[in-house]
Amino acid sequence: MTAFLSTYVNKVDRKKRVSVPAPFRAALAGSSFGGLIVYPSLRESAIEAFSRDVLEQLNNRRMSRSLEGDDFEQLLLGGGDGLIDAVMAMVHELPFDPEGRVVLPSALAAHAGITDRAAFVGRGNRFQIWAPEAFQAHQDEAIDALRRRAGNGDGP
Amino acid sequence: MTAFLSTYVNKVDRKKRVSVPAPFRAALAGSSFGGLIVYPSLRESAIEAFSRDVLEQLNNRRMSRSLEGDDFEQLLLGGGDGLIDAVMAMVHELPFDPEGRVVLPSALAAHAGITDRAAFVGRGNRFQIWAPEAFQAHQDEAIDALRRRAGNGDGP
DNA sequence: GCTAATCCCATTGACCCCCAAATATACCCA
DNA sequence: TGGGTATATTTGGGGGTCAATGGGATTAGC
Repeated sequence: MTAFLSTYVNKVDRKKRVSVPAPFRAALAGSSFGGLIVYPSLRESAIEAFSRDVLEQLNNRRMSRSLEGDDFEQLLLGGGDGLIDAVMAMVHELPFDPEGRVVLPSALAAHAGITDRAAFVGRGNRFQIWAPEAFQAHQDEAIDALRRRAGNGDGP
Repeated sequence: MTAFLSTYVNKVDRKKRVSVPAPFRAALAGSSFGGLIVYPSLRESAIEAFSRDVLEQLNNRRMSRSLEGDDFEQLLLGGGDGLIDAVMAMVHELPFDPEGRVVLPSALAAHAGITDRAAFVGRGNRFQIWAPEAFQAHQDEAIDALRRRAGNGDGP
């Protein structure tokens, strides 16, 4: 199911609030929690975002993976999945205010270089939040790479 | 259900008191006991924490395991699960004060290297308490490992 | 009677809600 | 097709509420 499409740029006010684009909110509406789950991208200057349901699936994956082992042993001794533990520690839950805005934690805003405007970038089953200029540069470069890879034809 | 998310850093006052983050308190609220169960992590310089209910489950599980294994002797003679026995012996019950704070036993604080600030680290089912600097180092290393593991795929 | 733990209260600051204006989008009718 | 209106979305700000913190008072334990 392709939920998050296209790119929207919204303003960040002096309280660090920013409106989540209405189409994205609609896509999140089915989720149990009225808000987003976010964490800093590990390889880009951006914030990764998805629904609470996806996080639950991640947690379930850990559970099922430890089936043959022992849930409690893992609970007590640790030594579980490094990825999942690391993600749980660095995610933030951003609830919507009545107007459909979220507050960007300053550490995440800094990571993405976001100050007064934020670009919401659809990635299908998830989306990202960028500083508009950084995203523009990243996108230009990505398109260039695609063109080169496509050879000398005139691109997709 | 994924209850413990994100990382919060709170101050430890001169009476060794520290506020448990409100979202974590909310997650513990259903429990029969108004407080936490903690014990020193066996593999890290951190304190492991979870609700009283989880402890009950541990006990029940140990019980049922002994019974179904026909090892009634084990239950009675105590030759059973070394891990659970060990944990039962070293856990502490930390009750909340009216403001939602707990007092860190000095042995545990020492184990984790906690002095004036404590990082509460969500791990999904449970959480940990670290010295902020130690956690930062640990998390950085974990993220590095993830980046290497991800290699050059285009994951998050 | 002294020490230590727990409770009670006050202060600070962050967060969240409500209201209101401005802007953009969709709709309708001539 | 065009103008104009109605609706939804985005944006701004004030104020109340709750969480975190610090200090003093009271109780329990030794």
